Amino acid sequence: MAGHRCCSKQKVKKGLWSPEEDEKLLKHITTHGHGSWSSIPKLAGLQRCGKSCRLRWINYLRPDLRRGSFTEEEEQIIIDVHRILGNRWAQIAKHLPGRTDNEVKNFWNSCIKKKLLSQGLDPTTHNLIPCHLRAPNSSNNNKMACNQSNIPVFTLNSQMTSNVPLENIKPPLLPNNYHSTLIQPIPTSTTSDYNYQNPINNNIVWNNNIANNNDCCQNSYDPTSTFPDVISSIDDHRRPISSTSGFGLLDDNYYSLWGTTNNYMVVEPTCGAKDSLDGNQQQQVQNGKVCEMEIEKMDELVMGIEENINMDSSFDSSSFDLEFVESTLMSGAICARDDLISSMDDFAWNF
DNA sequence: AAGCAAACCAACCGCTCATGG
DNA sequence: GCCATGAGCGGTTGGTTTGCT
Repeated sequence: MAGHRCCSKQKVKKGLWSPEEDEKLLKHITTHGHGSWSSIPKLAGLQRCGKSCRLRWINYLRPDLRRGSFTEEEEQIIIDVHRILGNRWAQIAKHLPGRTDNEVKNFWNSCIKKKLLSQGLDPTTHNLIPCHLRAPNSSNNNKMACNQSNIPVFTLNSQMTSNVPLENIKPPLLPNNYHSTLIQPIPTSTTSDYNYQNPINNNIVWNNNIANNNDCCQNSYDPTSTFPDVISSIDDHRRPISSTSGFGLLDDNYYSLWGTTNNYMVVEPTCGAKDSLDGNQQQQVQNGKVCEMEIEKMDELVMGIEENINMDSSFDSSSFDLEFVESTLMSGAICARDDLISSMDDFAWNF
């Protein structure tokens, strides 16, 4: 490379910035604003490329930058937003005031990525990694993780693990087209037989084998439909939750199960399931009502899911580690407190 | 203390997109 | 419509720091 267009005519310095250079740039921008970046080096008396000046300002000199290591809260936000937006670091960084895209990216690559991998989660899809594809030294040997390969899962984020007033819990933030990932094709005999659409990067949208052989899947796929606003209107029907950790799974009837560790769990049909509901149930969905089920039925449901997702024969149901699933494995849908979610309200709609 | 590898992070590179002539 | 330019973004590189043997 001969250099950037903006600085190809002049000799530019590369590498780390000296304190003197920082001072010059800071002083110039503070006084005059940055204006045209390409003219900055000359005006500020720097032997740097305009692009380099811009980067230095954005990533280091900006006065509103937040210093120090990422908090757990920030980490969770990154994970949650990344699940929806993918590697859109700039978009993700917008939800973390004072953090730069570069910083978020570095943090992701050096820390979060490894953490997810160690939990048996694919950092790209946030789905559980099939056993046979995992690194042999993976620290996670949880059987649930091994056997639920590629099942999209939901989680309540870390803020939910503390006692949060129910009224402050917001529904998962799902973009209009996000339902496509909620349409979980029924796994067939081999893992490779099912795929689903990632609405963000438009990777594999459909698995023909499943689409051709499963009317339910086929019928449930409606790109024009929107995710039913069910969760946001269940307050009247959900008991207060003293311990708000929870989990969700998609079974093959496209039900999203929202569980709590208290006395109740919520079962809500996703859009894909609507067609299979009877009139009364559809009306309930339409009205934003949900079914409440006693927690005793959770085992039955979980076992049903196990069967439906063709669990490995070695799976021992007694080893279903709900606590582990709740606290560690689930990634995905986002719930958050009002005071933490404000800046995220629109993130899912902006891609 | 020395050597090495891993982790971290600032900066660079190349690309896309928007804008204006 | 075409081209030049600038801004912004994501991927990658390479220097520095840290931890381990």
